[in-house]
Amino acid sequence: MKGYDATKFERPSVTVDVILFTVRDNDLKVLLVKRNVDPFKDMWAIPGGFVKIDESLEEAAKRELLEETNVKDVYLEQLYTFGNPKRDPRTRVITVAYFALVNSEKFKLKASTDVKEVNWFSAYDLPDLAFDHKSILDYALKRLRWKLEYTTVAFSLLPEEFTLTDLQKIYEIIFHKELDKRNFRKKIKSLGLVKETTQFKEDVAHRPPKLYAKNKKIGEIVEIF
Amino acid sequence: MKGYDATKFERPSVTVDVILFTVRDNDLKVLLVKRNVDPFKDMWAIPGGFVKIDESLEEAAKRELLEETNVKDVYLEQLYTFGNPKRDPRTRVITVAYFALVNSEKFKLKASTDVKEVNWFSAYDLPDLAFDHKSILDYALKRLRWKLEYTTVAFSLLPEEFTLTDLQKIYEIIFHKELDKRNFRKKIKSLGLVKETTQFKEDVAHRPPKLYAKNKKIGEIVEIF
DNA sequence: CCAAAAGTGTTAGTGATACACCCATGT
DNA sequence: ACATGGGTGTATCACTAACACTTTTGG
Repeated sequence: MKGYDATKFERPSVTVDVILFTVRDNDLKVLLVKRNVDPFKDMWAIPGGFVKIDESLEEAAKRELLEETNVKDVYLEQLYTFGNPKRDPRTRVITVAYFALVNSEKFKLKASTDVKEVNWFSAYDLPDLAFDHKSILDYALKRLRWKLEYTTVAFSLLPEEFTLTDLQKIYEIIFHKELDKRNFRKKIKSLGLVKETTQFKEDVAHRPPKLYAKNKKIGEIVEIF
Repeated sequence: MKGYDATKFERPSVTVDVILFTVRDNDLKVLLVKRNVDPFKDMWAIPGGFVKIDESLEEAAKRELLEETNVKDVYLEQLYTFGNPKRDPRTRVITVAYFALVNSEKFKLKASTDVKEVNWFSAYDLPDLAFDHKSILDYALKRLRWKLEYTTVAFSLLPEEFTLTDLQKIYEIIFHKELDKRNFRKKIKSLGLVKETTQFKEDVAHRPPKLYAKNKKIGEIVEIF
């Protein structure tokens, strides 16, 4: 800016990385890809790629996500921009990290699009990661917890219809602690975030739980816990 | 990443912009600079500049701030990265915005370092701004309010010794609403964020208020209101 | 003695937490 | 009939919000 010609500076590369979380099998999962090029060949990494010169950062994030997972309509928000000059050993790469939430029923991973592997890993039991991706993931996990406390993003991890226990499990898995069932239901109902359906979940070996649907209020920021 | 050569992509320019807030004269102020080059020549803008190839983003932000204001030791945090391809009419520029808080007694603006003017503006009465700087500033103001609610950053707007009324004014000015004096003091004291000194503020045309100092606890995140 | 801000407690209401038993279904 | 999770209410405690008068100084 001011006095300089924007074209004459030595420019860093800019990538987006997307930390995609889901809750499945009673566990918090993160999507990782296996690198098939150096540096860090054969290590697991957060999916991402270069920002094209004419696309916005969010477009780039959505595009990468679609390429890796074939999902649209995820909850997506910018997480943080990591710019340590040494974070990529080859050249200066600044990465804008996004974090995303999906209900994993919504889609199936592409059966390995490129040569590389794609897989879900437990956020609580991760392999070694390429670059500074471990610290990016740690940061994403903090942000996820924070968001769950102060907003209604948890609902983006659920299908259209769900039981209150499903919802409670989301919180328990991500906060890594148990919550009181009665207080939880009282809170959720008093906030008016859900509406009853007339449906019940079937084929369960116990009293069938009522199914609920998301209410419009979701999306507004509401303090939850 | 993966399969591509990082050096062969067309690269955007990357800048940092720093939104520096202070509270003075019973008002919330933002530091702006007047541009002396196109585009947007002679318009006011958020101070910032290009990231050098071997410095981190935070280093770049600190450097820019020092160049503009000759202040060190400000509260500084990354705000958001703006990357709309059209935000700079010349070329693709991605900007990593930081927001910063200072106690304005701590320093004096350099008497116009470069050719350009530097000045404080009321956050509630801004001139037209260059680029997308108006929306960056709006976003910064939201973040500032959020931070004041959930953390103790307000203290970084105060000198070493201050009265509880000084502190309350910070909140009132930034939230743009009045707070109850007794409840406010009760809250601050119960959180143990301040310690009494034996000093009183002098030369005031009323009962002299006691001066307080910051306690170590500040810096931990504490929910305030 | 007047103006101006400092300083100080109590009450009522609201929301958070802790806690235990009966119910409906599948096997 | 047993196992499994579903579903419900009450009492206590802590925090929030509303509110008015006396004190100390300078002018």
